[in-house]
Amino acid sequence: MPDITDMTTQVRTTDDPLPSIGPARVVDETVAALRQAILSGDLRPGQKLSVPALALRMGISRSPVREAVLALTAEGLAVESPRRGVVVTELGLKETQAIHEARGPLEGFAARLAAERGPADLGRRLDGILAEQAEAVATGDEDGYFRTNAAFHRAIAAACDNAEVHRLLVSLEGRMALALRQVAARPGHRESGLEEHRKVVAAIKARDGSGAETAMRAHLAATRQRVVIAPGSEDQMIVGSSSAK
Amino acid sequence: MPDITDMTTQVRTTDDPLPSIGPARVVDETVAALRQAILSGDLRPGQKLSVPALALRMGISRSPVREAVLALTAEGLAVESPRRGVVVTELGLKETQAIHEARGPLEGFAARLAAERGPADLGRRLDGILAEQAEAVATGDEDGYFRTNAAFHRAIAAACDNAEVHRLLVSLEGRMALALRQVAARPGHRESGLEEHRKVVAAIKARDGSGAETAMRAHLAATRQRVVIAPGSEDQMIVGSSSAK
DNA sequence: AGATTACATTTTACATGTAGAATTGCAAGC
DNA sequence: GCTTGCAATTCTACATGTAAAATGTAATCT
Repeated sequence: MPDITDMTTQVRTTDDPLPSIGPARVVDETVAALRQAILSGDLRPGQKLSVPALALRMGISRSPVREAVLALTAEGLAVESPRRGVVVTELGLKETQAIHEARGPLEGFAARLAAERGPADLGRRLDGILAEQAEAVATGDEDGYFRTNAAFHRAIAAACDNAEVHRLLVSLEGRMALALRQVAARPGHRESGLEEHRKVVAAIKARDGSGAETAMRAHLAATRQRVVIAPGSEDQMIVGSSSAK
Repeated sequence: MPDITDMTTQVRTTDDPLPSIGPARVVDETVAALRQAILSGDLRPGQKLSVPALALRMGISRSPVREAVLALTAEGLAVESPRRGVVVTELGLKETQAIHEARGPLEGFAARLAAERGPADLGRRLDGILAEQAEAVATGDEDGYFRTNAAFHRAIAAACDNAEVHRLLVSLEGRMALALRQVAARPGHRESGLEEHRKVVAAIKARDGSGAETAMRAHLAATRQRVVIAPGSEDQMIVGSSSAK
């Protein structure tokens, strides 16, 4: 648990609102815990998020749980039906495809911007991430691949120097991660993914905006293709009831 | 350990979850009221959203207000600082630019998809919207222009047959509207906007995906340009304190 | 048996209570 | 005059109460 550090009563010459130290809020920890539970599959798609039940299990009151559940809903990791409650988001094949399709132009654009106006050390940082990823791929560390993959895309999103693009990509992260769980097992996908990541980095290092955009879109399109034929995911797929309007 | 599991054992001739009638929830009405207040300028950027104060003023308890304020925060219309409270989002010039820049690839893509696989009656509907917009432009109806502009972009976002792109654009709507308030007064902007809208519709009707994307991106780029030299907006601009990192 | 209805339980949605942090107002000091 | 210190106040964050709605379950009727 985080220790409530000293409230530095320093005088602060700048009128900066505040350094704003540690969260220490129960809500934040609850959001983190629930997000983790959803992304790890601990809470399965379609499962109900009962506020009283969760509060009881976590030993806290209903208020922060309610707020956390709503936050997850805003993140797209859960869906609310008024008077019905909230359930973990179920992503069908169509939705998973849509997510990857949406990522294309957005993240392609981010890659372009990162290449054109990203910080000088971006290439080096991406290299570091990919080195870690290569390690994960070599040892078959599925979880490590996930983490480095997220770090890779996050680094580019953060480096594009456009807060709005960054915002949008962050708001996609959760659903992307949820969608990715369905292709994780595909043999060779990690190797291919790493290879595609390398092409993106090469273009970024060369400050080639168009090339970076193209490489990123190719990577996402390929990922989407790998989703289509993902094997053994029938049981993970939702039943798709009442989908088509 | 909650055994909350499958609830699909229901037979229900119609597998529709529920017609789900009227909202009637105080939260929803509060969200709508606050959103309206923010977008209409009733609540100004930077203004604090005090939960007790709002609850008192609206004659309801703090719970729904708290939830509503958090919902607005998730929408990007307000920002929260832990233990500090929530204030209405302030959009500086840089952020406004970033929003328009981000819209480019996303909405351009949506226009492409709408042209390629949108419903048959889309062209007709867009014509209807633009007819209304032409009326608004002719009569100098600022508010009417706003409404039809939103309707135009919303129609394309909805027609692209990609729920995720739609989601992202919806999540941008509020901030877009906030940003647009800063260029509204620019002379000629409505006429130009309408003209650009027409080009997008022409491409969509011709089922020309590339053309639609190009036209939409051109429209958004032009809008962004109009923001840059927007006159008389200095007093609307934020003070920009502690912005640059 | 199968469908239906009545009852028990759970849960949502809103209301209210409260400790402690943050902000504000104001007066004393440099 | 402008800061500085402190009290008073306000607000956030979490906890808890509760009516009405939704859900689950058992009893009842056809």
